Amino acid sequence: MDGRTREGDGPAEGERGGSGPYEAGRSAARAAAVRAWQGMNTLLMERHNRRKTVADALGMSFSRVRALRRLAAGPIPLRELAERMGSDPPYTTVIVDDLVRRGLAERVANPADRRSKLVRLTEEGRAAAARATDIMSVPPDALLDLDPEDIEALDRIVAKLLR
Amino acid sequence: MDGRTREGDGPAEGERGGSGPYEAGRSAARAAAVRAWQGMNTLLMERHNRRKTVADALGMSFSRVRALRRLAAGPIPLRELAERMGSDPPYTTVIVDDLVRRGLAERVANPADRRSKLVRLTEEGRAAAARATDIMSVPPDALLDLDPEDIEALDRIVAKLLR
DNA sequence: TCCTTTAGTTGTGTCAATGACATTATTATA
DNA sequence: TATAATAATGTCATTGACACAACTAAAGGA
Repeated sequence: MDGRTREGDGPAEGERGGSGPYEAGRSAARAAAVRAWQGMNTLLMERHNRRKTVADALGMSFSRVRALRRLAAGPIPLRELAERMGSDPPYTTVIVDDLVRRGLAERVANPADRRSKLVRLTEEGRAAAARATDIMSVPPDALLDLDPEDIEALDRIVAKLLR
Repeated sequence: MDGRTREGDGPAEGERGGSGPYEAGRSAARAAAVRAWQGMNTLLMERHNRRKTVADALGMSFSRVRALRRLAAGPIPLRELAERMGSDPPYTTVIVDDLVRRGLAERVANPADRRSKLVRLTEEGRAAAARATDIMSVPPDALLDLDPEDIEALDRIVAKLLR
């Protein structure tokens, strides 16, 4: 908490309705934040949703693509893959089965625990994951056409948001 | 790949390896654009994907929520709703049926074309759409915690991207 | 050793969504 | 007017996403 919260907690001295310059600034910032957030949603979810594009390009459903990209970082037990993807183990088994059938992944023994198996991408699997990332990483034209300063600013702010 | 690619592939006349200050600036901007785009995707698709939240809150699948929000702008023929949502007419019928069953929408005659029907939200439908928008509009804490200048910048840039 | 826990799999079922196709009402057109 | 096109709907098969129960094999503790 920062100390300023104190002043903002209620209507300050002599304020009608608690909307002094500070409050006004805060709510303006909040409004801008909401607008920006809605805008990003529109942009990413409606205008440039790449799910279908990647899925079509790789000839597999998007859940497989997600798994591929997770696994690109390195082999992990199926259990962990399930957790990271937010799906349950049985469904994760289905996904991994599919990837194995396609020759994109393989199950290897986990020396640390013989109950579990590590899911590891094959060479082709890594290539497919890279292809997926390539497709999804292409920014929309509107973004590429921004002034360099705007692009830098966006890059910087987004990095902050991800921290 | 052979080593000559360097000389042969780039822009021709007067370029030494195609990487003058201008080119360098462009590619730096492009790299930043890709980074920003990837970051926004991570942020919106993985960390703060509100689909499940809204769907749970409204007790309906996300496709219904999308339809609700589309219809909030005003009554449109089912055909148009289908196009805007990228689904086919039969499935759109199913969705509208569902909304009607819930008392959130109704089909009214289209004076312009008696073959078609306008899908219009009821008062409750409008309320539900508003609720959905409210939920989805709440920015993540990281965004609210940004400096006001960053928020303003983000808002401005996103607005540009949407133009 | 017995008992409990955990990782993975199999089996089953539900819901969401698409595509093919037929039907009916209503327009638009030759 | 006969005919073609269109809007909405209904039917059916299929695919994908995903959850839950039950089961097997392997750890690991008492």
